[in-house]
Amino acid sequence: MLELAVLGLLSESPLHGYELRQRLKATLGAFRAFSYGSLYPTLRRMRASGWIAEHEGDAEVVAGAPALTGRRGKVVYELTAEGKERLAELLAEAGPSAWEDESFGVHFAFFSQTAPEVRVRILEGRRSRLEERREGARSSLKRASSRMDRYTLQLQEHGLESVEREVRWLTELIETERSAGTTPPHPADPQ
Amino acid sequence: MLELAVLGLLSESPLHGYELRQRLKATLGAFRAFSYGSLYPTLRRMRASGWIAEHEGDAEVVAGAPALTGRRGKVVYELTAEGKERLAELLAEAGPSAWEDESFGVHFAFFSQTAPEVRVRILEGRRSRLEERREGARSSLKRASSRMDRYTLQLQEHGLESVEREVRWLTELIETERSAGTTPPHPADPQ
DNA sequence: ATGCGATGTATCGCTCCGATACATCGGAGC
DNA sequence: GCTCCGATGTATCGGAGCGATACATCGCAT
Repeated sequence: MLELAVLGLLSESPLHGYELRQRLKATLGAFRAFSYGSLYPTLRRMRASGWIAEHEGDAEVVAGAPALTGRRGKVVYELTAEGKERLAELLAEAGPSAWEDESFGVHFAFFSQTAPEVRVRILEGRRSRLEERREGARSSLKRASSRMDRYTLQLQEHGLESVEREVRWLTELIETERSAGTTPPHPADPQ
Repeated sequence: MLELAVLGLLSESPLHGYELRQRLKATLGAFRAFSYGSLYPTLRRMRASGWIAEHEGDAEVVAGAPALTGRRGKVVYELTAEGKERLAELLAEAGPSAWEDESFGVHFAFFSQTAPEVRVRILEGRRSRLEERREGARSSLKRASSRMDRYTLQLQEHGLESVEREVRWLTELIETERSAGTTPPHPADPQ
């Protein structure tokens, strides 16, 4: 997952670790954080795989500053050609690995780089996944709500409403996606 | 986390692994799953710590069924005295470890076994946590929404609304909690 | 009888998190 | 000028939890 996120972000511009983390937080928001404890090892792994290259991006020593103090410069990462291929490959995936809880947000965040058919497939996959969960929650509530204590019940209901809300959201997105795909060569940017 | 969930469930009745997993799904619903890959190791660990004891619970031989075949019986776990103490200890915790994303649901699910003051502290802690996140999301939206593509924007907005929704939910719960407390000629305690 | 889905216990490799460590930089306040 | 502090910046370690997988039994439908 982190791999996709990193590839996606670096495809916009080269970044160093810290910036990457900031962008991750800003882009994925509430859905996923990704700590340095996974970021740095992932960058290392991706470098070893050849998806990214690092270059000493210290830059800005301005003029004469000798920098004799072995100050460590920022390590800036950028996509390699293989990395771009890898990104395309990951963005083309339209299976469960794209619509499960942990991964959906990341895939969605890079939808503008994703093929329209793939977008719809992922949105629909995500929706069915949530519909299953919704039905499970509903029948669980019907079956056992009398045996549940107040708090368990509250938790179940809140969870169910969250799922219902997300299903509605997805349905809207799918409709937008469909109508944008078929009708207009001229996107007057609805909404 | 799993440890608390297991202790909480076993405090209601002894269960074997498979049942435990079912109850976990039913109780925590959408919030948390917990796979066997963590359940069994956790049970082992808890057994080693002395919180739980396992007893050969083949049970259900109904009437005369001999069951001579060395069939492996279910392994039924039950709380020990130390386990009950441990549960009480965990339920009394009212710090960040109780209101972070991963843990809040589990703590909430066992609120009926939790002291009323602790319940309120946890709900409030959770709410401030989410309020921070909400402010972060809001300022991020204000600051950068023009630079975001359509999908990133959608994701941010959906995330923000989810957080706002959960804050409202928590506020209701806190109010209910306070008014149910019947003890409160003494609100005191700002923050 | 045969196979199939639910029940049941268990492990392995992996990703990711939280805590921690350490170093530099720019500015605020003394 | 000096010192502290929070933001920037890179990095590791231990542990929790997940998904896949394996294997065996049970009851039921075909």
